[in-house]
Amino acid sequence: MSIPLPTTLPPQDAQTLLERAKSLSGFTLGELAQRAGLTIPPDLKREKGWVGMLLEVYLGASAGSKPEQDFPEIGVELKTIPIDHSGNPLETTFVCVAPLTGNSGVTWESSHVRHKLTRVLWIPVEGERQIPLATRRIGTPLLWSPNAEEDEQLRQDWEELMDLIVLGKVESITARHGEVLQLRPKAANNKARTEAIGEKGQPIMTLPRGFYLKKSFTRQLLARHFLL
DNA sequence: ATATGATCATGC
DNA sequence: GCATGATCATAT
Repeated sequence: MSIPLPTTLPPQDAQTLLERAKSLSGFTLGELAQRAGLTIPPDLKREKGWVGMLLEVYLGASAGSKPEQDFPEIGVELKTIPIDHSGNPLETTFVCVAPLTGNSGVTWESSHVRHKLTRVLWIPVEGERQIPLATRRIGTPLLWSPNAEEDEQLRQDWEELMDLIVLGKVESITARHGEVLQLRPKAANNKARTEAIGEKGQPIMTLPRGFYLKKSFTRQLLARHFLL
């Protein structure tokens, strides 16, 4: 099997995208980087998004940072997920930045979290730090949509977290809130600030936060696909 | 400052 | 050991 070529155009449909992703499984990050003419960093300490960017190049994701899905034409979001030798996720999964103001009228149905997670192409990649970046292998991709139970779990956590945000309690939220979805910092450093609602309803400046999927949730959705 | 892509690394 | 809070690069 030869190393696939990077794609320029976005796929016409989700199945084509999935097939394209399947053709990458088994190859190493070093092989793909070389074929794409990209230099491979020594590790991910500085370029944390490098793996994700590499796969975007191969799958023809709409380059440039847009506010919505990676493949808006076909309604698919791309997520690489680092896994250990047993296939278990090594990290939580960032979903999107949490809106801390202007939330009147926003519901779960119309939320960015739900929209981003409507359909996700998960691409597992070996992520153990003992494995040199260049020799880490791409795994079997999975095209996933939340089932009724998963949607309900996500909705409950999202509503709990958004209630706290709207009620001016964002600074009392920790990563321990939520069963499957959590709120954590998403910033350059802890000095970064964005507007939010304070305890008494007044505007405050606080650390930007993002929604993340907990490992237990992604572990189960991978299992639901790979061992049933 | 906000958005994209996430992983790092210290405290417990 | 591992989750929480902190952090890194880049583009606009």
